[in-house]
Amino acid sequence: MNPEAAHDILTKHLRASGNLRSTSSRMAVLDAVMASQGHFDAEGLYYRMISNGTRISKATVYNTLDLLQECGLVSKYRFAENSSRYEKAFGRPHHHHLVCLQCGDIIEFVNERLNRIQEDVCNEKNFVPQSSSLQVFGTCGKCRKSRG
Amino acid sequence: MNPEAAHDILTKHLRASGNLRSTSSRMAVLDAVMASQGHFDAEGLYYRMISNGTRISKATVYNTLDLLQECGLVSKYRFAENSSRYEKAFGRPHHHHLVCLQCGDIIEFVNERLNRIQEDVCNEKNFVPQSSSLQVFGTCGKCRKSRG
DNA sequence: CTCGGTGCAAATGCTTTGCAATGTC
DNA sequence: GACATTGCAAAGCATTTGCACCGAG
Repeated sequence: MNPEAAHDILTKHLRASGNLRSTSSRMAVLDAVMASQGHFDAEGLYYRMISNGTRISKATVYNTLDLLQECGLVSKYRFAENSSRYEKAFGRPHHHHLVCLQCGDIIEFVNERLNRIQEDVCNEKNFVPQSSSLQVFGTCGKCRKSRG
Repeated sequence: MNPEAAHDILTKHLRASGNLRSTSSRMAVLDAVMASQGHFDAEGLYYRMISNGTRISKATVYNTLDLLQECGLVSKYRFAENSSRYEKAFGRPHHHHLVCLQCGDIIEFVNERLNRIQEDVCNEKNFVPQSSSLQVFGTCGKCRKSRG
């Protein structure tokens, strides 16, 4: 997805949410997210922006990340740690995570059967899903090799 | 599971973890957990213990909950909120959660197919699982009725 | 010109820590 | 008696909030 398309999505979401304004700070956060690779946390994104010369505050970063989540431009996860982790989500397929407890590595996977089962369970329980997150905690192959 | 069996599991885990001691505080936390229903947080457990006349500190509650998780007597979750949530886990089948974003209700479900898929994915990725948690966020039937 | 947004620093809320007193082994 | 554990209060950390100035519409 190109930057302009993302800007468009955010702007539309802001307008749709009442009287929210399309500011340069918000667009700067969005651009930083688009330039990111893999998972990141709010603090990391903040420092990356600062060191690139962008003038921004943590409060605005947190606030904007929530807005981006609302309109589906980022996903927000809570793994084992205290801090929330984010990743860009420009229409990527719905995926889940294997989290290595030794090295902290996160392996993503997609599984259609899994998604279908989820739908079945929701139907059965009369539940309308909005988002979901499967996290499997354990040890990755690399760590098993290096530690026996 | 009766209280003594649980005490046994904890004591064995303490011994197995080095030089950890089987203290009355730790057993008191375990008893409070066993008397609990559904999900709870550390603070809630602490206040329940205090109001039952148990003399205990928050630090000990947090510390002991971690020990109980290590030996599988409780499960620890992180849903959308800031605080960790726990539930007793005395050999209950592995289950997952539908979390209602309106009323906060948590609906549990068990699905064997889902567990099998999880195993397949781990094999494929050369990953050894230790625990897992699937959370589906959305709206429950009750809330949909009451709000249209 | 009118609000909503921003930056800053202080506040919040969950969790952990440091330390002297206490309890286990 | 040695040393892990406890309670307490203070510290830590991620996140939120209050408020005066700033800027988008």
